[in-house]
Parts: sequence; C-alpha cells; structure tokens
Amino acid sequence: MPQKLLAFHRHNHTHCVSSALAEAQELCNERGARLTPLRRQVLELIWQSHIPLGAYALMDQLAELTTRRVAPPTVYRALDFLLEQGLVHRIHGLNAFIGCPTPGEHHQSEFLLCRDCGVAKEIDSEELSQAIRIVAEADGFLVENNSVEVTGLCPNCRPKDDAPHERA
Amino acid sequence: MPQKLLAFHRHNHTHCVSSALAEAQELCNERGARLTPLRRQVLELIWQSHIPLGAYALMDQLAELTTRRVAPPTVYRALDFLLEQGLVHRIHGLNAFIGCPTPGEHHQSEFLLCRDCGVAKEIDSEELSQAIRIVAEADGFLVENNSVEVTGLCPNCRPKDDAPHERA
DNA sequence: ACCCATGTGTTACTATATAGCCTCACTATA
DNA sequence: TATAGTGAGGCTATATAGTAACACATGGGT
Ligand SMILES: [Zn+2]
Ligand SMILES: [Zn+2]
Ligand SMILES: [Zn+2]
Ligand SMILES: [Zn+2]
Repeated sequence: MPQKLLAFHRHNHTHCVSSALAEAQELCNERGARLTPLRRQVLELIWQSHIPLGAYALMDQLAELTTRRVAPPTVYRALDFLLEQGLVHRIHGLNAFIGCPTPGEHHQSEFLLCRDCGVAKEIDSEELSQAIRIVAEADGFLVENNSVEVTGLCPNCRPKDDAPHERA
Repeated sequence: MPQKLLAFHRHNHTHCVSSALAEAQELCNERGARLTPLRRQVLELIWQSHIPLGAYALMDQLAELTTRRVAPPTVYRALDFLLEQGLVHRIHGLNAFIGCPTPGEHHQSEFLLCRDCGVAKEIDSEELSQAIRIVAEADGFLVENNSVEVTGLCPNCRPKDDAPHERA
C-alpha cells in the first residue's frame, strides 16, 4: 500500500514527502507548468504532516526558513498554483490546505478529518462519488465539483469501546 | 411535496418562510430554547431566499431594518444559536448560511450549490450518508458529522443540451 | 538591444470571525 | 421586597483569512 494513503497509521512519512515532490515535478514537467523553488517549498511544507496547514501558519514557517518577511500574496499565489495543478486540496471547514496523495487523476475533494489529532485522510471512493452523482441527477443537477468533509475520530483517537466488558 | 424542498423550482416561497418560522418556534418551545425577536428576525432574513446569506450581508440588512448600527457579535451570536438548534446550516465553501428545511431530525449538512444562480438545495439521502459511513468505517473512522457541498449547475441554469439537434 | 510573459516582493486593503466587557430584563430564591 | 443569578444582546476592539494593485526581476524570443 502506498505510504501516502496511510495517514492514520504509522508509516514512513519521509517517503510521503519525497514521492509527493517527485510526482509533482513530473506532472509539472508533463504539463509545462513551472514548479518554482517557492512553489516547491510551499508544497513541501504542506506535506510536512497529514494535518492540514493554514495559509498564515505556512507564511510564518516560510518566513522563518527564508529569514525574510513573507507577505500573504506570496503564499496565496503559490497555493493557487498548487490548487490549479491539483497538487493540494483546500479544506474549507478548516481554512487550511493539505497535499493530495494522488494528483494527476481528476478526482473530487473528499476527506476524513479527525477532530482530535487533526489528521486528514483523502478518500477516493467511486461508490461515494457515484452516490453523489445519483442524488444530484435525481434533482436534474449537473455536478461539477464536490467537497466532502467528514469530521469525527480517526482509529487512533476513537475510544476503544469494542470490548468494554469490565473484565476484572 | 413540501414547498421547502423545491428550491430549484418555482414555488410559493412565502409558504417556505412561514412554515420555517412556525416550525422553529415549535421546536424551540419543545426544547425550552428561546427564539427571541432578534433570532427570529435573523432566521427570517436567512429564509428570504434559497441563496445562502453571508453574516455581513445579514448584518447590513439587519441594520437597515432596525435603523441602528449592528455589530458582528450580535449577528454571530444569533447564528450560533440557530446553528445549535439545527435551524440553519453553514455553507463553508461560501462562508454563508442557509435555512434548514427539515430541522428537528438529526441530519448531516449536504447541499447542491448552483454556481450560477446561487441557490442551495439541501439533500437528505440515506444512500449518500450510508456511502459515507461505509467508506469511513473501512478506515476505522468514527463519523460524527459530515459536510457535503456539491457545486455545479441547477436544472434552471444548466445548458439544455438534451436535444441539440440544430433543427432548422 | 528590445519586448513580453510570468513569477515574486511589497503595501494597502477587504472580508470574515471572535474576545471581553457592560447593561438590561427576567427569574429564583431569601 | 430585596437581591443574587442567568442569559441575551449592545459595544469596542482585535484576531484571522484573503485580495487588489503596483513594482521589480528574470528569462526567452525577436
Ligand atoms: Zn505520510
Ligand atoms: Zn486529492
Ligand atoms: Zn422557498
Ligand atoms: Zn438541514
């Protein structure tokens, strides 16, 4: 299983980062898009964890790294580029951004968000997208884009109440 | 069919408003919650159409109606109350609020959003919620709340390309 | 050399949301 | 009746998120 789909489990995250960056570079090359140093750096910062990162947090980290002041437009422009290229997704409910583990393929923005540890896991379920399409079409609605943000507790943070039998 | 589920179709919207307000009052009575004049007025303003309304737009309208200055906390507190009572939903992708046509029942926040006319229609599909639960459970994720915002074109705004046969 | 397109720096600003404090009205006791 | 508690809402200020507009730089084509 690809590391990048293991957000909720212990995994070699260094591999997530390096493969995300490599894939991004490759995609941009194919498309003639320019993954500039700034854009790459922003992407790398977003991939530092599986927890969505806000634009201003990103800005601060960037400022520390470059030891220069970084203004909002700088980071928002980089984010816009990454969003256009499908390399990151925006999590509206958190005003934050998260790296896409499967860029390149057109897909929707569908996430499980743990309210305790903050980790976001992208879900890519044909059944789910299908269910949405069916509901929409029943209303004569033409779907262009969907955003699913499911909040709850990830396997690490949910109570282990499977066997609460008070065994002495 | 209840008026309030006809967002995309011509309907007697006055009835949406009056029944929403009546239902809200009833629910609040049952629960011992206080639907104060301000809260009622905010709810009524939100129900003025099926287009989600931003907090600041709401504020301005409220200020005009009362001919007094209205500060953000006033409207946000009313909105918080209405959200808690499940009388309105927040549309994160638009930073806006919309009346709930079926308050009382516990349900998720799932919407079709027309990017052209702006109308939002709440969808209440057990299949969709089910699909989400299944996907989440496959990851060991405990769902607490889900937010689905499907963007596209409503039946009125989508191109009528069903029979584009260029008949003279 | 020049032009042009694209990316980034910079300032200023708009938009959205919250913190904290005060007063008022209502209610529950003493 | 006094009085303390509670919750709603007015108010100022502030925090957080996102954008507009202009200046400058680079790099490629002519
Ligand atoms: Zn990882
Ligand atoms: Zn993705
Ligand atoms: Zn209506
Ligand atoms: Zn609802």
